[in-house]
Order: sequence, then C-alpha cells, then structure tokens
Amino acid sequence: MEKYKKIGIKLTPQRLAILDFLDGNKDHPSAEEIYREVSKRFPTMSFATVYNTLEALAERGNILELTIDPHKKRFDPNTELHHHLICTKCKRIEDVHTHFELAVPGMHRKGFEVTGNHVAFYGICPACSHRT
Amino acid sequence: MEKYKKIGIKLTPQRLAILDFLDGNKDHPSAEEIYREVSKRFPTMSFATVYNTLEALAERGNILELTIDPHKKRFDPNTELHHHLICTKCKRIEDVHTHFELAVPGMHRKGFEVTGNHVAFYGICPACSHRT
DNA sequence: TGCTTGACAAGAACTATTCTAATGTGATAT
DNA sequence: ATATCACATTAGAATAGTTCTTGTCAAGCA
Ligand SMILES: [Mn+2]
Ligand SMILES: [Mn+2]
Ligand SMILES: [Zn+2]
Ligand SMILES: [Zn+2]
Repeated sequence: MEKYKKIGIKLTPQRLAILDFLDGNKDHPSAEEIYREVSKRFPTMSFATVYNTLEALAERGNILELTIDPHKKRFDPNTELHHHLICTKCKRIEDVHTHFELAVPGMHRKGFEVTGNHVAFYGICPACSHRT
Repeated sequence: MEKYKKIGIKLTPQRLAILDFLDGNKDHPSAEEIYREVSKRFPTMSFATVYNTLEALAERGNILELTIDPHKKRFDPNTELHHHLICTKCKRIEDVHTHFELAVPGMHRKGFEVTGNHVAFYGICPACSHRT
C-alpha cells in the first residue's frame, strides 16, 4: 500500500501484512496475537520479524507500546493522544478519547521535564460481570 | 512489630524484614530490589518468599502492584490514592499526590463498571537530563 | 557483476515471574 | 511434652514474554 511509504522502513510482504493487521485495529493486540494472525497468511513468519517490525514502528512513532497490561506489552496503532479503560479480569482494552487537563503541580515535579501522560481506567467489562 | 499484626498473615522473620524494607519506602522497588536488600540480613532468603509475601500483601490491599515500568512489576507500600511520574530513561518513579477529577464519559464506557484510575506522567528526571 | 544493506527465519538466550516438591517451624490439641 | 496441622520457606524447575545471534537471502547500487 502507498499509505505506508512515509513510515520510512523497507516494505516487505511480511511487514505489509503486519501493517494491514494493525491498520485501524482497536483491540490493542499483543505481539503474540499479531503473530498468530499474520502467520496465517505467512506460515513461515518468525516471531523475530514481528518484534523487529513493532520496534521499528514504535521508534518512528507509528504505533505505541502500552504498559498497562501487567502480563505483556500491547500495541496501539492509534497514536492520537488518548486514554484507556481496561477490564481487570480479561484485560480487554477500550479507548477513551477524552481530553483531560492534567498537570503535575510544581511541588511534585521534582525537577522532571514532563513530556506526557496517560490515564488508565480500571473496571469490569460487561462480558466479565455477567459470568459471575 | 505490632503494627503489622492487623495485616492478617503469619509474621515470620523474613516477612518482617520485607515489611520493614517496604515501610515508608518511596522508591517503588521491584521484587529483585527487595530481594537484594532483604537477603543481606537473611542470606538464605528465597525469591519465592519475596513473591509469595508480595502476593499476600497485595491480595490484602497492603501494597499496590504498579504496571507502569515496562520491564517489571514495581511495588508501592503507599496505598493511598495517588499518581506517578516516571523517568522514561532510568525508570525512577516519583509520587504525585494530587487529586484529579476523572470520569469516563458514557459514550466511551462501553458498559464497563469503572472501579478506579491511575495517571502515569512521563518525563525525564534531572539526573538523566544532565548526563546528555 | 560484485558490494552493501537491511530483512528474514530459527532458535538460543535472557529476564521476570510462577510453580513444584521437599523440608522446616510455630501454634494448637492431646 | 508430643503429635498434629497449617503454613512458610527453600531451591530449583518451569513458563512466558522478549531480545539476541547467526546464517541466509534479496534488492538496490557502483
Ligand atoms: Mn488505544
Ligand atoms: Mn507511589
Ligand atoms: Zn472483561
Ligand atoms: Zn532518570
């Protein structure tokens, strides 16, 4: 696809498949989920390729690495500033596209140069609250 | 110490050492840091004991497990509602004791029952910004 | 054509964490 | 005091997620 050109990495079939899987994906998939899906089309796909590609994309700001699921990294192709709501049972992650006015008061800033913030909301999703 | 009685777990020398190390600790230590420090006094200390104790404490709400450092869990003996500022270079974590009024707008709530939230501020600490 | 660069696959290595099995210990019951 | 029981502790194995290493290959270029 032409729309991936500007990323600045060499586009290979494997990478296009990864990019297509990520494009518009709102599930915040893990490396394993990406691997599972993409290796359907490319059965020789290696895990290393998934990680290498994700790292290259993250470095260039095309995806975000989320540190919100305690068991693994999850990746977000939506790099707009937004926040997340995570189900503490099944780890499903939903977007929260709301802007909050957040600033660290000087007394707590400890001389840090603050570059960003992220709000993690925790809760129980409907599916998890139904099955007791 | 008597002040640990109400936690409701059997107090052993190893556990007391862990509790003493955590008590008032503002460094958000990892399991490894706790192990390193406590095993100075108890050289036969096992990693399993550290994890078992941390799990027991977390279950009872006496410490928090922080999912904010991408490489490992960090533990916080301060269970008051507060937020954190993390240096993206050295992973130093500082407390931000400020109350923010945060709510997930209904349109993004997706039927979740929201139980809590946590703000992660990212930045560069003075030490890291000095050494280029 | 031969060189250079980067991507790929496979698997080893590594790190953090959890699990297992054997042993120890302290409290309680006899 | 002794037996019993419920947990704690230990060492190490096992697991999961991620990163590293090595050999191979293909595309772009001199
Ligand atoms: Mn998102
Ligand atoms: Mn804290
Ligand atoms: Zn759920
Ligand atoms: Zn720092």
